Amino acid sequence: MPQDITCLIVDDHEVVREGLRLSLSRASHIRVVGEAADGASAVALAERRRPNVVIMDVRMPGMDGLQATREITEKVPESAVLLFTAHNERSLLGRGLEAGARGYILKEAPHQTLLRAIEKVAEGEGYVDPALMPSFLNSRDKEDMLTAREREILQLLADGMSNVEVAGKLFISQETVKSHVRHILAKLEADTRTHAVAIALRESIID
Amino acid sequence: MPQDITCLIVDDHEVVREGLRLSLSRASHIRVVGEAADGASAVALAERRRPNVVIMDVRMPGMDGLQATREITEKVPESAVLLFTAHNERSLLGRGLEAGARGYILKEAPHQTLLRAIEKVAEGEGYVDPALMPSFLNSRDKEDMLTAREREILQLLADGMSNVEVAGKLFISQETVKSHVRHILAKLEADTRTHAVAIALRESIID
DNA sequence: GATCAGATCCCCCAAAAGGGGCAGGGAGAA
DNA sequence: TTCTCCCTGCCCCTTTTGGGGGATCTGATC
Repeated sequence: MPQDITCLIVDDHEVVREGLRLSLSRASHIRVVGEAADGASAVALAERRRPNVVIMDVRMPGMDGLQATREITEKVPESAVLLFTAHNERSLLGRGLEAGARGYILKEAPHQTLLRAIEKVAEGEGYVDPALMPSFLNSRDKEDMLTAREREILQLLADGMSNVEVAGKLFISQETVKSHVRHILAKLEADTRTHAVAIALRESIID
Repeated sequence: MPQDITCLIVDDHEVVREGLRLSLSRASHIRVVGEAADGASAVALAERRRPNVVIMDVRMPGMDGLQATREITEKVPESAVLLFTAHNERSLLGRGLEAGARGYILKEAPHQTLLRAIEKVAEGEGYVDPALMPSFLNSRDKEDMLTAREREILQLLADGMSNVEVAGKLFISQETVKSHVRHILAKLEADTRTHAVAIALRESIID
């Protein structure tokens, strides 16, 4: 190994940043070069420090981890983003990889696993937590089958809108909305729109 | 201070436990006497070690933090439970205190605040994160207005059941279900059952 | 240029949901 | 006891939803 792997830590929870710093301090070839508590400062810091790896929480107030990932992979292509998230958000994996993340690891992972993931993505390889593999295709089946328009409509349903209201908001006909809703129900294997919204919220397809 | 405050750490995320351990190691009068990654082992450990304070995450696989809190306050009354959770779960505050927790602090709190909270609850006082105070009455208004029966029905709606299905499941008439649903909508200020379920999921009234 | 997916719109129809009012019975509090 | 809250049930009615069949148009992909 010619030189240290430089890391940027991004998480809105103080305690998680502390835990990461401690875990990483045990690995002599990894150096933490910065910390951020939200997406916007993460992007700014990444541009200045240009770390090898950005360890990024997905859920954050303000700019979320996915948007920050998009901006970092665009502005600082040499930085590899490793998404670091809780296990109930596994369906974010698909969108995370689309956003340009090179790895995805769960917060419950032991720290040896975390170190291996950091090394992998620093070397330019991908890393996905093995625990996610079984549910991967499952939730991808669910989420990716939804088109952008369908997700948009599902989001409005979650705000309590009727088909007519959605139609008004999106400047389309009520019949079109019904069409979309029917497709959403079929794809999510939901019985009713209420069920579909519950599934989507639980899988973090919408929020 | 006559002697150290003994602490038990309960969180399913390795990295959070590490961060807590690090934070607490900086305070000379606090000693960590155990760690658990789920509710069941937390209860078992609390019974054996009888710590002054149990720092407890709310969301955990298996037995959750609220149930673990109930069991610990019953079996080990000398241990004070300090709930330690992420900010999107603030509506759990009400149920947490009902479960017997003596304190509630957010994961994003700086560690000085955490230390103060630990000292407070160890002395037998209560502690609630100041950041929660504004939204406290708000979300309690929402959640507590729902009766147990209404929450039960709301939960079934989230699983996609129709009024008829709910009626069958609960051995009551469909008209009764409609009555309950009407009350739920009014109390949550929701336009549709879908909206109500979305609100309830976001506020962790159901899951 | 043919094919395909996505978005848009239309028809029909049965079922479900929502809104209103009303009322008895039981449990617990004032 | 009286009073109130909750659960239960029923009536009326309108609106919404869900399921089925279509159709056209666009843009991308091959």
